[in-house]
Amino acid sequence: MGWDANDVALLKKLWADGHSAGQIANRLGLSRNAVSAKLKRMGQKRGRKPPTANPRIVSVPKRKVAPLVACARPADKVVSQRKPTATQPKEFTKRQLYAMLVDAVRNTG
DNA sequence: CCCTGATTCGC
DNA sequence: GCGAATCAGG
Repeated sequence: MGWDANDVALLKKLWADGHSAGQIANRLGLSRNAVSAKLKRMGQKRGRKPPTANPRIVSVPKRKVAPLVACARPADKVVSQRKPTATQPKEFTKRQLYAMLVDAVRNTG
């Protein structure tokens, strides 16, 4: 899972657009946790609540671990999720990026 | 009960 | 740095 420039751009776009982390996460195919964590990492946030300095003593009592082995998962085909059109230059201008962004937002149905 | 974002923790 | 788990509020 690598956050490409367009992923981050779309994330920021939708976020700035007023979309919820869950909506963006759903669109990107991630969990809202990933989106929230990413946003936090970026330094962008909608300050929902101040750092109440939670003691957070949770020491993961039982996080349950998977036996990993004996559970082989066949690799499914991974079609192009994003970047359906490779006819574009290797670099996007702000205009092009914004265009694809707004297009994605408009087709958010 | 559903949702939201924020933070911490393991990898 | 990434994602899941978890907490905290509405």
